[in-house]
Amino acid sequence: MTARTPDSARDIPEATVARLPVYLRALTGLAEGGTTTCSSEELAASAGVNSAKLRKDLSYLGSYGTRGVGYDVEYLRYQIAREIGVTHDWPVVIVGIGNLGHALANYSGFRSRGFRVVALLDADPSRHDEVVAGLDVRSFEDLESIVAENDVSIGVIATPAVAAQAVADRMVAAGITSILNFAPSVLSVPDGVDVRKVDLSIELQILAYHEQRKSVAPAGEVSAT
Amino acid sequence: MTARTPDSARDIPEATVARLPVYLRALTGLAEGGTTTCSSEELAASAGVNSAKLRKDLSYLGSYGTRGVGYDVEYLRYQIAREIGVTHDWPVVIVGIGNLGHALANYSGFRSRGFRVVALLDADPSRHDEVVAGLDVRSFEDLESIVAENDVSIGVIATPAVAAQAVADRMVAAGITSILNFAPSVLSVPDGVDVRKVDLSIELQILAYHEQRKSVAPAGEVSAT
DNA sequence: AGGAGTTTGTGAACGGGAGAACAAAACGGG
DNA sequence: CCCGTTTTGTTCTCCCGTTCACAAACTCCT
Ligand SMILES: NC(=O)c1ccc[n+]([C@@H]2O[C@H](COP(=O)([O-])OP(=O)(O)OC[C@H]3O[C@@H](n4cnc5c(N)ncnc54)[C@H](O)[C@@H]3O)[C@@H](O)[C@H]2O)c1
Ligand SMILES: NC(=O)c1ccc[n+]([C@@H]2O[C@H](COP(=O)([O-])OP(=O)(O)OC[C@H]3O[C@@H](n4cnc5c(N)ncnc54)[C@H](O)[C@@H]3O)[C@@H](O)[C@H]2O)c1
Repeated sequence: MTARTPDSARDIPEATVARLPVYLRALTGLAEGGTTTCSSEELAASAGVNSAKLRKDLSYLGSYGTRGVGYDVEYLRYQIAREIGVTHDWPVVIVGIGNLGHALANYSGFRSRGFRVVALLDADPSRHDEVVAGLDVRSFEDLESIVAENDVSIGVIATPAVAAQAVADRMVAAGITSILNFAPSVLSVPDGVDVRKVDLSIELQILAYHEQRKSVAPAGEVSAT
Repeated sequence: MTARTPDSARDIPEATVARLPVYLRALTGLAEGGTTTCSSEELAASAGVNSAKLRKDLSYLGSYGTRGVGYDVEYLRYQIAREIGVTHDWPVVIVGIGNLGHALANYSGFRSRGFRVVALLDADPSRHDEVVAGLDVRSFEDLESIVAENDVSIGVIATPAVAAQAVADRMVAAGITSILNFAPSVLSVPDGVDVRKVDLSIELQILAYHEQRKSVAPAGEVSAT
């Protein structure tokens, strides 16, 4: 009874948070296909997960389904979007407009999924002439003013690894509290700042590990040495 | 029953496998800095993990440290590389040479971390003239022969989401058994084929979720300071 | 040579997440 | 109005991963 939790303060398990965006995408796909209602089984199939897991995940948000019927696609989609916080766009700055930065800047998926790139920054003056995806590449020195003016809280780092920590420090000082890091380096940031990393090499190395095992131990048994 | 586990087939927990590449990178950094020996504490700090976790992870590989001393950087580096399977390069093909594909093709971190891009493929004939990072962009039709000739087992998908499943099917048919997917779509593949996905939007949405809570949640918690 | 000081490797406790299974709720048909 | 069918929401159990804590093993200094 005292356990009456205010709607906004339920805490959702991290593993569930990581899957909500997948459900959101699956629902968008269903909606575009004309589906207006779906069962947990169908949605789970679209999202590539177990249906029991899906239902449990959704139960953390509340009771948005109807027993015997299923979920209203549009309604559930909105509820998840609201829970994640992507009912309105988040302003984002990208720092490091090299190979990867260009690709990110040109990525249309940003806009359609709750984010809006407000600035592209690079330390190299020779890049400042360029216009990428309709935005000027600006000096890294402008970081603070851009963050302040646009109320930016999310930053993306696409610089070489050696520069990543310095860029992160500067972002944090400017008021950014969430960082997505593409550089292969470990960032240290104060409490209250979230960092997530995307590391291509690590993903490939994990695949390599399993690949190596496939050829060594397909089914049969083995020989040491 | 068949529970006989050969020495060489120790199975390493998935969570540990995912961290080995991080340790490898940290060790490379230490070696470049001239360090020849390090303690679990130092290495853990470089890799951004808890030292107990590091020691437990390494214990799955064997006993490569010396009590009272620590680990020989070069020796441990080699042992981890061997375990992951990156003592020799793995050939890789990239399919979909658009914004992202270009960045990947130009990424030098591939080569230095155990991978070699052997071919760039795209379905769009107008791309076939192009040379990216010293490689011709070739027709997707050449997939089978390239995979066969170079003994490729790892493929990277950087096509639009709608094409991803078809590309994956074709890769699997050609003999590829590990796929790294950048397209935001759920791939279904036969048993024995590994798929890992890298999804930028999901990472940002996870950040957005926590970001939203930061601004809403300070109530009910011991705040102050 | 022996003892003090380090640091590894691991056993054990703990917490969180995955999946199976089921009771409660809604619908429809007669 | 009642009963069978469908599908959700939740409970329970098991497993994996994290962390603590400590004995074993090695070095170095006296
Ligand atoms: N290219 C890829 O496909 C790829 C894949 C995975 C990871 N990465 C990583 O992403 C990062 C960027 O890769 P890239 O290929 O785009 O490199 P790049 O060299 O092409 O681009 C880096 C850009 O960062 C800018 N920069 C350097 N220092 C800066 C600073 N202090 N402040 C602001 N900008 C600065 C440079 O001027 C350059 O434009 C690297 O860390 C790389 O390891 C790249
Ligand atoms: N650009 C980014 O930063 C970014 C970030 C995250 C995810 N992604 C995802 O990566 C994928 C590629 O993004 P992009 O920006 O490079 O798109 P893009 O449109 O620039 O490039 C896609 C390329 O794939 C080729 N292609 C299409 N169908 C093909 C097929 N059946 N076989 C072979 N090639 C085919 C196209 O000719 C094109 O060259 C998309 O799924 C996108 O959602 C991109």
